[in-house]
Amino acid sequence: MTDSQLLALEISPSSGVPIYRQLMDQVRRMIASQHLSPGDPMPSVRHLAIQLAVNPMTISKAYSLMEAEGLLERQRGKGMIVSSAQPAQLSEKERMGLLQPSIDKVISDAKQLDLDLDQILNVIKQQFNA
Amino acid sequence: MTDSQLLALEISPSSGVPIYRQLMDQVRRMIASQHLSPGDPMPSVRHLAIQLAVNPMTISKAYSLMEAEGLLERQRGKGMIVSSAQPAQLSEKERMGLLQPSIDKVISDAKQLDLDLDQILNVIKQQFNA
DNA sequence: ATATGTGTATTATAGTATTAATACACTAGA
DNA sequence: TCTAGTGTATTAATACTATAATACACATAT
Repeated sequence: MTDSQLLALEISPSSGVPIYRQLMDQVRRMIASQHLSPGDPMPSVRHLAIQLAVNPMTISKAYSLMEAEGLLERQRGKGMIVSSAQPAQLSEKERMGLLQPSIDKVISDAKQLDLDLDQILNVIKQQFNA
Repeated sequence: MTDSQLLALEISPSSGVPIYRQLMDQVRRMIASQHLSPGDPMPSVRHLAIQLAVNPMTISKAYSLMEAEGLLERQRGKGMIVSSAQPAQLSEKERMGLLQPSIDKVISDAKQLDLDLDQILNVIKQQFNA
């Protein structure tokens, strides 16, 4: 029972985005921001599968793809850890780039909903530290 | 060649979200904000399929589902129009509710990326009217 | 040695999403 | 009537996603 099982990983079953992709996106961001650091253990396939109520092979698929990307390393018989060969902490600018797709969607949605910029900013401000 | 063909509908093939769902979400928002009003004609299945470079049946599926929801009406031999039986213009509060999922994602992503609230607000401010 | 915990492979099933080619019934205008 | 434009139905094929049940090879600690 390490804290690796308490990783703030969540999935939205109704979003339409495949589960394994939701997981990969989140881990990518947590590594980019060093919420996950080289050497940190990942939750085991079985534990995470139970936590998220999905099939273990779905977790395994996400892990395998992230290993192929160099994000994670496999330690036989033990588990997955964050790869030691990570690039240096991304700059704020680079991390902002990773946030861009979500920002694009908020702006696009807001315009289609004819919402006011200031109201949106206020809502974000309120909810950010809630 | 009516302006209905110039509707600002876009899809992101890489997002993982099914095309027909991306379309439905956008039309829903545009109706909620009266960017589309009762009686407005929708682009024809074939034109929109060409514009978005997808199969006509994918558009037809989205239209059929929206007809079942009461968002659109079918006029035989002519085309689809925005249903005349739309509820009144949604309040700002209600439209804000429709924006919430996108806001949730920005906040969640931003935290995982360890980004600063003020920077995010500035970026949104800059890009909103760009 | 044994038990427990890793990730993975295998096989099968099911549902969903998308494309393709063709045909049909309907409407509107020339 | 003819033509072009609607949405839709049909059939087929392909790919992706997720689940299920089982088994294997490996590591660690008892």
